[in-house]
Amino acid sequence: MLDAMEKEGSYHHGDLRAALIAASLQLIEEGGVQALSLRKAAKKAGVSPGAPYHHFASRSALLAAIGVDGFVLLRREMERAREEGTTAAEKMGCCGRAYVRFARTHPAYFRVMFRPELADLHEFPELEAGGSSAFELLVQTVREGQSEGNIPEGDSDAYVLLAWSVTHGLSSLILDGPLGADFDKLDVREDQLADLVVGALSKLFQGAAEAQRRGVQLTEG
Amino acid sequence: MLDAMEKEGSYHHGDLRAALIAASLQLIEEGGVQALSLRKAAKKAGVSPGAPYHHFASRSALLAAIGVDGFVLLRREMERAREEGTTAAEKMGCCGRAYVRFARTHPAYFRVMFRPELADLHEFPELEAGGSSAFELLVQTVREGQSEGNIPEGDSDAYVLLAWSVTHGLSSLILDGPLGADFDKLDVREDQLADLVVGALSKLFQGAAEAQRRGVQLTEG
DNA sequence: TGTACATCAGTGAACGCGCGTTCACTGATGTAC
DNA sequence: TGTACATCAGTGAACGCGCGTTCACTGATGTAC
Repeated sequence: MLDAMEKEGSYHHGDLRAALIAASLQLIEEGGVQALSLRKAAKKAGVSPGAPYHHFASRSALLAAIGVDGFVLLRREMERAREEGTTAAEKMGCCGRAYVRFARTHPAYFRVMFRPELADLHEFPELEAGGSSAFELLVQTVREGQSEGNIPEGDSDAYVLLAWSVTHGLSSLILDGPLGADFDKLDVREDQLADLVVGALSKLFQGAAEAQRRGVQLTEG
Repeated sequence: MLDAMEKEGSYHHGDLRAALIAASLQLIEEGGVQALSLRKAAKKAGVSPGAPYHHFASRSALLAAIGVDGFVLLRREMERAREEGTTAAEKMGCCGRAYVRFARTHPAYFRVMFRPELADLHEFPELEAGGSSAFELLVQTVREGQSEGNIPEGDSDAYVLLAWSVTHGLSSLILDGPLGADFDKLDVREDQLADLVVGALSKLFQGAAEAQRRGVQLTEG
């Protein structure tokens, strides 16, 4: 993308698509999702207002593309983080930590990914596929853990949902929670916070297993 | 508010403030936060575009008011739910269930409450206070549990953050997660899902306590 | 290697629209005497 | 109880703005021969 940027002065941009996405992310980071407009992104990329339409059919299409990129990136970072764990339970912890880190490092991606009103999932199936793909990585890891024996038997979807909930909730509260100032105090200890979550996760699985033994079940059959 | 609505035909509205908030919530439920405009809300309340300015200084002020109302409502519902538990640990579970129920029942409130870019917290301190108030209810409950002995000793803020994370995360994923269709399958079992979370909470606290014993700590001192 | 031509990726002016907000106004309401 | 007046809460026209999107155009690039 740097190459593209260096081609300044030439009539053709080089990689306008990527430049538009980069500009959009920057705009979102500066002023929230509402601050993104095609015109501003075009201007930031040094291009006329009509140019983006050669790469994106509409504003929604641009946002959908950003969401897709985000899910790909998130999944890649979780995959990388997972390598650092040996047991599946540890791998889940690593994924959780990577997830929180992703949210902190890429707040613009994160926000677009979880604002479904920005791009209709039915209109952009790749977006839905991206989200499912991240989900599937976790499901797979939990199943591994169950066959290894270090994650209790039971509805693996439910475990994943719980693990995802706690990491997603923490990420969301840090980014968009109403405790702005209070969270700033915690920022210094972000890693500790993640460790705490990780430490809680294994017990959480046990708790879920017990609840399921008591008869709680999520899905039919 | 019904009284106010019935006063149709009269020059004065009766309770335009409340009517504008109700109209706004409806607009948000129908088309997301971005679908809310002062003009549309005014029209829906049957009033001219300038009228809202006798009740709200700006669009942001309207959104801030909605956020404040939402936090008051949430706190009230958690307080009510808490009565149903006997031990503090149970009360935490009840709060969690009430939280998820709130998100499902009042998605518009919920979204406004957690989109801080809509209204600057520094500009509207009541909004920040509302969020802190909900947080404080949980802190208080956890402390009760610690002196009762049914929640482990340790950093109570950390426990609250974990509990809040898991319930907030679940709520957010249900409302705005990328698994639209997949979650619809779970909807039928919403209460079960909440039970699962509740069942997991105490284990989650234990996990956190263990992590803290191993030296993980969130805040100084 | 040079030329003709199709295709690609830009330009920039223009469109209509809905928005937040302002303002001079007016009808309705409440209060003092 | 009646009247004068201040205040409140509406009206509706108007403002300027930034937006998404379209379109006829043109310069740059790639390809066939």
